[in-house]
Amino acid sequence: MAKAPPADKRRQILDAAVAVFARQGFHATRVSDIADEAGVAYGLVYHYFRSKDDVLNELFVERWSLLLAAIEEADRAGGPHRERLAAVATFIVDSYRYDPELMKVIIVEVTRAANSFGQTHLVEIRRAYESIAKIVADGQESGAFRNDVAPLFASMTFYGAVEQLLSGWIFNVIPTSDAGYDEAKDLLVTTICDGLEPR
Amino acid sequence: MAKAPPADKRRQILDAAVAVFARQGFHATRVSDIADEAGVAYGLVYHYFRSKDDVLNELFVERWSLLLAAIEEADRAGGPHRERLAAVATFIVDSYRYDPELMKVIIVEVTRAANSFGQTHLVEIRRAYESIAKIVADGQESGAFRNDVAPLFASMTFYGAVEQLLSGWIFNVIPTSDAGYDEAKDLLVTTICDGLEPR
Amino acid sequence: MAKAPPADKRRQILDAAVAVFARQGFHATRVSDIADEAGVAYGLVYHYFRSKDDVLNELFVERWSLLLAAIEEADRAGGPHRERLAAVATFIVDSYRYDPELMKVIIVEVTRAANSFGQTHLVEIRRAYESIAKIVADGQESGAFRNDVAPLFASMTFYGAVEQLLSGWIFNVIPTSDAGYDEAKDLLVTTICDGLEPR
Amino acid sequence: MAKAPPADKRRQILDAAVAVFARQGFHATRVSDIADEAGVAYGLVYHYFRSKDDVLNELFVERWSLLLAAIEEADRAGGPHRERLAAVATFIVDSYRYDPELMKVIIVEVTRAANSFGQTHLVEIRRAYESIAKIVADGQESGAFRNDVAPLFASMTFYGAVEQLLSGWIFNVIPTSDAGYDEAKDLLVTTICDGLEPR
DNA sequence: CATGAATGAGAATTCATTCAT
DNA sequence: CATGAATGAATTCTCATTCAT
Repeated sequence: MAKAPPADKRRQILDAAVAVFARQGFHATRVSDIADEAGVAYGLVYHYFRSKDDVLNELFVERWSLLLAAIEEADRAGGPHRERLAAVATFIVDSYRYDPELMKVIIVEVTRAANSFGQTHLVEIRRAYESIAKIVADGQESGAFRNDVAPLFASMTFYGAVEQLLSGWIFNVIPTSDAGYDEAKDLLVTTICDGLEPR
Repeated sequence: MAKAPPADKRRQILDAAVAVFARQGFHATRVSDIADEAGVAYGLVYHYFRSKDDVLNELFVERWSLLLAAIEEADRAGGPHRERLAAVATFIVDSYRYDPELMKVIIVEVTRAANSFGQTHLVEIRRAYESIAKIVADGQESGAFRNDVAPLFASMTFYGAVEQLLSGWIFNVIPTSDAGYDEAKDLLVTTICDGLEPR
Repeated sequence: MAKAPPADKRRQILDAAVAVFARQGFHATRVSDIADEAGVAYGLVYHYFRSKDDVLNELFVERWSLLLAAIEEADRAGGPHRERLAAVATFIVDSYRYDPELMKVIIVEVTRAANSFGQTHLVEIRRAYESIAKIVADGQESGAFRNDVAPLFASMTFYGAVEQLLSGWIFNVIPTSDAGYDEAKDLLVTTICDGLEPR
Repeated sequence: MAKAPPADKRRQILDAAVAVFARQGFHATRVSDIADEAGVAYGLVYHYFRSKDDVLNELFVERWSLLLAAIEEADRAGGPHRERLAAVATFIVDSYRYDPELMKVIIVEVTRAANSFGQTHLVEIRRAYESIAKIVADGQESGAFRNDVAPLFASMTFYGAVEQLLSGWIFNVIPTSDAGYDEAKDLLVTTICDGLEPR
């Protein structure tokens, strides 16, 4: 007979951390807030994690590795280069759609927090830029994209636009709706690619 | 008759704040760090500013109002809509070129720090997005830009790309050079507009 | 038939405690350090001992009772009083020679730690002073020792000198060698009994 | 006109620290205990000292440098070598007589706390041993002391005896009285220089 | 016996801000 | 204007101890 599912307090703590980080921001949340949200004792957070920082790092690494895999997969899968970029945009937008709190935390507290965790994870973040740049470079080689824009430059433009989009949603600068997510993604790709493609 | 210019300790403090915020980040700098950098006693910071936050706010507001004016001026000045966006990009890129520390602080600590000062200044930040959106909307009306992209959406894409570019420079993800600044700005406009313009 | 000797985890824990207490000091060692050193789960420490303090107490009492017995035996055995003191010195020096870590712990963490365990075991420690004092008193009665020094006072002088000697070895203030141990003990007795000035 | 005497909160804090360290022991006293005893705000302790450790270090260094000076002065002053040792003993005993709390703290928390501050100040402590050893060595050269005891060894014996004496007073193992202090010092010198056995 | 997850009290330290001089 | 001593709230992290399995 199957054992009762283990409480998996570690996961509980991570999930709770997402909720409170999203609500209050990393700096404003005390470790006790995480513990309270998770319904566990204070010290248990330190049983599973070295520090408060470590909790956020774990959250970031977990998610970012999926993004890196998705980008690399999009490239490896082949197909029209515009579709490859679309796949990347889709992955990111869907990540937000299905877990907006987590993506909010990752973008606000890591990716765009260049003086704190952004610095710590610069290598991994840069790797995303470079993987996207590779898609662009491939597209240029095959003639799908114009040649006069440096791949890394185009990658930054693309990624910056996507992230700005999520930021807009996160902070209610632009409205969201389920239909909107897909439309937004399409528009984004259209905007960027119709510029990238040769005339 | 004008008095001899006072040492203007207030300005000294603001400038010192830019330097240390850029170096250490806002959270990691103590009021005494600012005072040390400025060469004044740290009580003096409180003579001129209500709080540490207030110093950053002042820095942001000072600069951001220039940006808002520049965007609005770019629009008011008329001319091809593509050139209006180029003027905006030029202003931002030049702001960075001539005072990279200040722009670093503004972007890292305010514009992209959505859980702290970004929240506080959301209204002003949003106003920039909207002013850029207005340029796009005007362009659409005049037929210079395609109609199927919401102006605010296009604005976010454009601004996101510009900011990502600066971030790349700030954190050495992409190399910088004086020639590079102008070229980058051109490429950015090309990338975005050749996608925005009707075929 | 005798059972195979049990692993005797209790002893393992005590021995491990000696090693880590000697290395890091009592305050700086966590219960988990003891358990790690002993190769057991740290809950087991609490199976055998009431608390971390209790482990040190056990170590001290075990060893100190031997010392008390040795002092009392040295007196009971009779013989020249100078030899009785020599026997005490020999026992203490040999205790260090054969288990320096244990003696280090006892001296550093109990005997000379007057604000913590020294307080707790003051009665037993004082008993050692008094037993040595009794040897002196006997010696005075028999004319072997001068009468103008209070026995307890002389005892403190003697014990203080011995302990200082061990401390010197423990902290490498004075060099050690096997020959040195015996010589040191002899010199100590000579110094105390004959004095520094030539006869 | 002279200003009102400055409150000298720094001194107040040091004095308060002596009192609470002596009463409760270093480990058991919280920084707030020191502040309360001194009648100042919590944070002021950190205004004047880097840490709680730093407070004790200051106390030790202040006092120990006086001891070192006294030993060296005793030697430099010349006179019978026995008197030189007596001068050292007098200085130490009087230090205790006039400020028993401070000496308690220094002995209990530094000099005999070999796993914590004793380690930190080993160099200075050793220097005292060596300065006393120098007196002994001089005495041997001049024929005042026997030659078969290594100077450092004799120094350790002497110092150990003195410290044990203070410890006895501190922890009420041996009774104290003003007359007792001088007598004790004399007996100590007698014991070490003449020996326990009658001449 | 043995394990190590879970608990939570406790303490040091930081630093923005106030205010007397 | 200018100084920096004084304040004290706020929070992280440690670790002895308990206890369910």
